[in-house]
This record gives sequence, structure tokens and C-alpha cells, in this order.
Amino acid sequence: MELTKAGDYGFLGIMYLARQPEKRVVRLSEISENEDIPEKFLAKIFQSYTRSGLVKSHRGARGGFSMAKPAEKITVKDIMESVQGPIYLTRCLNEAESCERKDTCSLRKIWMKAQDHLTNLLEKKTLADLITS
Amino acid sequence: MELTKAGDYGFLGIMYLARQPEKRVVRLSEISENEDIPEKFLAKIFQSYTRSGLVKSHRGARGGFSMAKPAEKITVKDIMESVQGPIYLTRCLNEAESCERKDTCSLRKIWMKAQDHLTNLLEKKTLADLITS
DNA sequence: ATGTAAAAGATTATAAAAATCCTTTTGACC
DNA sequence: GGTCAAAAGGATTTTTATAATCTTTTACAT
Repeated sequence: MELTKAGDYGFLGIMYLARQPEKRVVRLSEISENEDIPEKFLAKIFQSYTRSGLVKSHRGARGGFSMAKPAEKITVKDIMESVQGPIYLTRCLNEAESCERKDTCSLRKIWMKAQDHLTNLLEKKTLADLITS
Repeated sequence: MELTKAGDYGFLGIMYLARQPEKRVVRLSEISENEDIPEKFLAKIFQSYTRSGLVKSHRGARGGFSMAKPAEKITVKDIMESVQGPIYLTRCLNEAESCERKDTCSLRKIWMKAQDHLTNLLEKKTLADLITS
């Protein structure tokens, strides 16, 4: 759940892109130089963004990436989940895993609540908030 | 930040101890058998608890661990931090590390807020809540 | 003194994250 | 159509963190 380095890089990268004139196609090399991020690593991250439909990729010469939708429509949670996968504070809240004491566990209830708060907040904030303030 | 396996085990372990009659001294082997936790691993965890003053250790024959203070006085955050160290959602909120954009970073502000909410919640819930409900 | 149980430190094993490399595919432009 | 630039995809390596185990030392009860 903790924001990993990939997550960090991911935010820097997509924020950079979102600050460009709309529809501008930006090469990864440009982003990676400006934000000081290993290019190949950034490539992987942007592949995730493409798959989640946050950015659009343009292959070939003069290719690169452009935003696929307005920054107002992209939440911090979207970005984070695109790079790091589903958000959960404890393993037992991960869909994939599970625990037999699931329904009675008092600790789980606390984590569940905490996680709900967290994801709500991350859903309210958008990429637009990140680049303007 | 995510609850690790050590964290999981730690909660199971201290909850077991807290459910015992007050001041009862319990051997690790008993806890580890009942909660199905590798004993030596649990030992490390309880060493942390002892250092943080959550439990009291008793060495030698008939030794073991007992609670050092009432379950009402121990928060979920105390337990978690004792085992896993300080709680932070992103590296840049970790005291140790730091970031030059610290003061202006809009992303950091969001994480800061999220983290405050989280730690508040974890401070309100106590070990007593965990074992009664 | 003897046996028992935790403390402490060292070591190993496993898993996740970070980073790099290589080959393939795609598209723009001449 | 051929060439070049850039992303896609897959494989591999490196690094770091977590999990688990082993050994030796220390404390204490009997």
C-alpha cells in the first residue's frame, strides 16, 4: 500500500504530462530527463497508465504519450492503483487473499474503516488538484 | 506501512496475552502453539513489546510474558509501531528521509492529511477494543 | 548447581521492488 | 517500400525488505 518508488515516479511523470498543452505528445525521454527518472522504469509505469486509459500512447517516430482525458477526471486513486495495483492496508483486505476469521475479526473492522477513509480521500483528489495547487 | 506478517502475528500474540487473567505469566510456546505462529519469530516481536513497555518479560524457569499495563491504555497504533516502526504512507512522510520539494509539494499535502486521519483512528482504538468486541 | 525460558545477535531464505536489457511492433516521414 | 524513432513486451538481474531459523548468553526459580 505504501507509495513505492514506482508510485512516486508515476506521479511525477503524469503530472509533467498533465502540465503540457493539451494533446501535446511527449516522448518518455523528455519526461525522464526533466524529472530525473530512469527511462526504462518510467516506460513500464506509462504502460500501466496506457492500459488503464489514463494516457494515450503514440508509437513510432514522433511518438510518445499524451493525456487520454482531462486531469479533472483522473483521481489520485486512479493513478496510484494503475501503478501499484489495488490499495489495501492489510493483506486480509486484499480481495485475492482471505482469512477464515474474516467476519468476526475486530482488528479487520478497524482496518476496513481506516481504508475506507483513505480511499475516499484519494478519490476526491484529482490530478488537476495536484498540478494547480 | 502496510501491516506485515510480523504485525499480524504481533496482534494475535498480544491479544492472546491480554485475554488471560491479569498478571498471568504466559510462555511464548503457549502463545505460539495456540495462535500458530513460529516461536522464534514471535520471540522477536515480543522483544519489541518489552522494549516499548507494553509487556513485561520474565526470564528463567516459569518465565514468560505478562501485560505491563491495562489493555485500555494500549492503542492499536502503539502495538503496530512497536512491531513495525513508525507509520507512514509515503517515504517522504518518514522523519528519516526527506525531500527538497517538501514545502510546496501538493501530493505530499494530500498524503499528510490521509496519514493524519489514519493515525488518529489507530490512536483511538485500544487493545481492549480488540479483545472485547 | 541445574534446568528453563527469554534476550541478543548472527545467519539464511524468501519475496517484493527497482532497474536494466533485448527483441518486437508500430507508425511517421522521406 | 525503406528507414528511423519510439513504445510494447518479455526476460533477467540487482537490490532491499521481510520472514524465519540457529546459536550463544543471561536471568531466575527451585
